[in-house]
Amino acid sequence: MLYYCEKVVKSMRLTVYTDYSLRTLIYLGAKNEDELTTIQEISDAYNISKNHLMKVTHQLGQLGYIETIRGRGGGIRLAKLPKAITIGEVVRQTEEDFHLVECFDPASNMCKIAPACQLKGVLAEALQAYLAVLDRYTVEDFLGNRDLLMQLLQ
Amino acid sequence: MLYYCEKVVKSMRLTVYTDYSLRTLIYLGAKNEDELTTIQEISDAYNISKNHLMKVTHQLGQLGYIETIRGRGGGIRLAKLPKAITIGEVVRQTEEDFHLVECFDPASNMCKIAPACQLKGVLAEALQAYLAVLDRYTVEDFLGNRDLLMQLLQ
DNA sequence: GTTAAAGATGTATATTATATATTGCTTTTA
DNA sequence: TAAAAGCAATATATAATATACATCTTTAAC
Repeated sequence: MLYYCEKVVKSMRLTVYTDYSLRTLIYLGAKNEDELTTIQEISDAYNISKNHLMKVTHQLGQLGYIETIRGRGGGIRLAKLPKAITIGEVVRQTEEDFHLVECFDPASNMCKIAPACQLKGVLAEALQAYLAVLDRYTVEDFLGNRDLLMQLLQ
Repeated sequence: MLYYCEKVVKSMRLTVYTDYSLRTLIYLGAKNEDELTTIQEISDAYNISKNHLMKVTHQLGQLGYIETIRGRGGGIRLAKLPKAITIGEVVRQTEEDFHLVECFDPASNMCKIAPACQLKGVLAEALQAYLAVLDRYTVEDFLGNRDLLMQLLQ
């Protein structure tokens, strides 16, 4: 592990935002179809911030992954079958800005060798390989041990 | 692009630290073998912080990629042939903590479903695919247009 | 042997990104 | 009409990252 200024450098991470998005989809996938779940219930189950989760579910709704029903007795549920929700697609949409290094964004690039540098292309190729793996899985693939999942979430 | 609290979420990025490490290796690779280069020269060429670059070169020295010669008339140069320096290896060493999500680190994991969740394995698989691509390239692969590179760095 | 150039090292600060909290909405149904 | 639920914007806190600063040590030229 690289220690830098006595602090640990952590990189290539997904945001907690994406993490929560995936967790929410798994939670809803483990529930019976059509059954409504409140944001409160999910935040209690995972013991995470309800306010933050609210932003996450709102976006999942906008993206069409879940259906959100407002008002008393409302809640959320999957808007698609678990097998129709690809992990790669979710990750691409919840964190779309994959600017691995400075030169990925022409607007902010300051690196002089950018016109001649082939590093960008190689990193882009690596990123595609990463996402290609995630494209091979759907939410359904994570529901194999559904009973254990629900038990852990009590 | 996901706007979150009116700020852009940027993820999966390499640190500037790794970026500078790769740029330094490319710079040194483009130079004639044995020729010494000062940190000042590289920081001038790329127009980046000399102090930061100093930490970068120090670590590259520790890892055996470059030779650092202190004192007047000193400088740095590659300690290996460009074709012997694999990009994947450099990236792994300059940012070793690939904790893509919380549960990658058992010490800090708080997610209840971790024992049953298969997401971790899938993300790890995707990360391997990413690094595997970088393992296919060496510094030499980036020196094809060496003349243009050196010209851009004037 | 002194001086200047060069890297080494530790610490402090600034900046940015990210996560969470707060507040006050709107919608809906009991 | 009140309470439950999601919506939305903003503010704050935390953490990670980048950079700056200060003081070393090493080495070669003079």
